[in-house]
Amino acid sequence: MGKATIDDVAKLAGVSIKTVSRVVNREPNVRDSTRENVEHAISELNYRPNQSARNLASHRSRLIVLIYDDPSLYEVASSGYVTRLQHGALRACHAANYELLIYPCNIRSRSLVDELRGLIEQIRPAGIVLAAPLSNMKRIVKAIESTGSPFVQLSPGHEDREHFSVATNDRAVSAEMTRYLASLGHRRIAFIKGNPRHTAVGHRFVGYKDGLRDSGLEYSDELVYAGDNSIAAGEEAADALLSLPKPPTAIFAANDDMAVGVIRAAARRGVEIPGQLSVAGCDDNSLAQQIYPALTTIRQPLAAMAEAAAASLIEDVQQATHHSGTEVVEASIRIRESTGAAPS
Amino acid sequence: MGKATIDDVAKLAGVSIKTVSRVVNREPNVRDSTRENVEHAISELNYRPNQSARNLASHRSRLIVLIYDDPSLYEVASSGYVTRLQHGALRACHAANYELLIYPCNIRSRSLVDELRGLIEQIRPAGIVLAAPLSNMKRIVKAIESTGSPFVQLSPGHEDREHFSVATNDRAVSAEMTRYLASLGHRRIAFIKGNPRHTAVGHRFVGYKDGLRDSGLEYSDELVYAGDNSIAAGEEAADALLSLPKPPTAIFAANDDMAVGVIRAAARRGVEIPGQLSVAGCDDNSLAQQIYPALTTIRQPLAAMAEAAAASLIEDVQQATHHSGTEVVEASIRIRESTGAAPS
DNA sequence: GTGAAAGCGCTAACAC
DNA sequence: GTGTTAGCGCTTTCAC
Repeated sequence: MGKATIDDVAKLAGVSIKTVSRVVNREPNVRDSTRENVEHAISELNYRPNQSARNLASHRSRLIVLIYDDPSLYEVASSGYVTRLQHGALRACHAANYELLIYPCNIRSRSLVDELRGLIEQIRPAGIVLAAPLSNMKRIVKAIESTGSPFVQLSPGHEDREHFSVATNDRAVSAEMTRYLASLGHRRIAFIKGNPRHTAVGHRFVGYKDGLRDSGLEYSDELVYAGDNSIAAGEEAADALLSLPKPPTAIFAANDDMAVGVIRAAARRGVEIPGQLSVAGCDDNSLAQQIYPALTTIRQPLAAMAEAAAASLIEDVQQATHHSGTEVVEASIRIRESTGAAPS
Repeated sequence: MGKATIDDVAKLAGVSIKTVSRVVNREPNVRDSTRENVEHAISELNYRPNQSARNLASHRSRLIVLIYDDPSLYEVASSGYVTRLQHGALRACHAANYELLIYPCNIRSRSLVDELRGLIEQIRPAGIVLAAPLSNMKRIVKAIESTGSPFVQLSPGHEDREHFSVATNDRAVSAEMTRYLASLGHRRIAFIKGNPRHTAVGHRFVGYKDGLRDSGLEYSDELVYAGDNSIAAGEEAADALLSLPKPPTAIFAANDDMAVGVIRAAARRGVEIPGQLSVAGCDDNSLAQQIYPALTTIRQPLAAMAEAAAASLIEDVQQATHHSGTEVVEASIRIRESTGAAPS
């Protein structure tokens, strides 16, 4: 029926409602026999605590809100970014019997701050997971902070000792990718930079330079092209780079969409991949695996990051603790078909 | 501060809390001057009604739950199906100041029925949107029905006069696609059937036959291949069909992933698209637009369907009405690069 | 049109 | 260990 209340359970078990509450919330100070008694009554009546009543009485809900910039406002197709965030957050939520509310929003909306504040004040979530690039917008972070709701910033792209954030080792793994390309014999490795709004993406460029240095290769501005993270930008960059007097033999793009653009441009020009050109991306989005040739890329641990974020939030609520600083979830390289030995 | 309560507003406006409640809930029987008065106090105090309190008192929440089979359990990459459902549902929710809770689940889980019942009884959502293929699983529908929460079935694949569902005109539009291929001069049009679990997908096969008939073409079992909706299945089917003594000049797949498989197999065999072979899909998923050549396909109005579903649910709550029967949202054909005139 | 009172089903604070 | 008593901030019912 789902209509049984805590009173019904208390009556059936012959205890007070407070004891039932203790059992339901796994609080200590209940004799084992009493606990069993109550648990029996609960399953007998098929009792489910009413979340609204709990929320009202405890001043918080069992809801985690995942806030992210709505990609469908820019992208024709889904890149899987959001899905993976959701998946990770859901894993943490369901493990703790919490639920996930999603809130895609328009980063460019003037009223976004008020909108988010309104949302949070009405819902009073147990915690908020704020995905990049929202997580590095000061006014957004400030607004959320002002509500008093616990929150985590995902890949904020900068150190923030005051708050809690979950990030990945972008720079280190980009260096690793660069070294991997160098180890294949490539000596002219180009880089396509991404949209500067995603601060974290900036680390990749730094990592690229680290990797060159580590491999004893010289950095050259000529081999760096700035894109805006789109497939079209990748095509444009590839056209420019491949038209160079001494074109690169490998192109490392700061995200997968641009790498896909490179592959497209190469196909159009009849440049063989990986025979004549190696291509590497970053993100491991859905396209990376589906395109031909499959893209060598850096696997962003998005799900793991979102899971860590949500889990920390829930832990803080339950243990009355407070996470702070930055938790790093490590990314890894996925070597697929788009990279190979440099042409001799 | 978000700490203002209805009492504070009432005090400031010099009215009773009931009047404030009336204004907030847009109930009638409030004098205009009083209403303005209250509204002023509300914005003065930046008052936001506490959802938990509302839910508790009114026995329902402002939450819509979107329940779907979790594709990440099968797919490596996201197809965009889920994103589009979410997008549509969110549009309806936010328009009415409702929020969306997502609940991907495992269709094969033995305990799914209990899991869903538990979820619903705890959350007491205003309504539930049940996506295919869950929407055509009797035990799931029965379980949800038993909770008493209003729900909508998305593309249940069968008539159900008793409940409310939102569907698309799969059969008619598949016939249209077939006629379109015939109009390009194709006379041997193959069809790749999909996974029978998605009942709605079965309609596409019927539509294909309709289309053949409409175009004066003869149906042949030889030109029909059964797949399981995966890219690999499409490749397999294409290999079989293109090895026929008299191969088809057009292949219509019951979903995009299989159509993509066909394109891949064709590329491998050096068969030109659309020069030597036309390929059409169904769904318009993200791959369809990104693959080269871009796929001619049927655009499933997933977002519009989910939006219609959520909007109806909310309308029912607010107007105390009850939708039933089937609402049809029309699909349409997207002609892109993968189809062209039949080879002469 | 407006208001007073009585809960909704829980948790929190404290008493026992 | 366990129970009692107050609320949490709203909506509902019904009186005026």
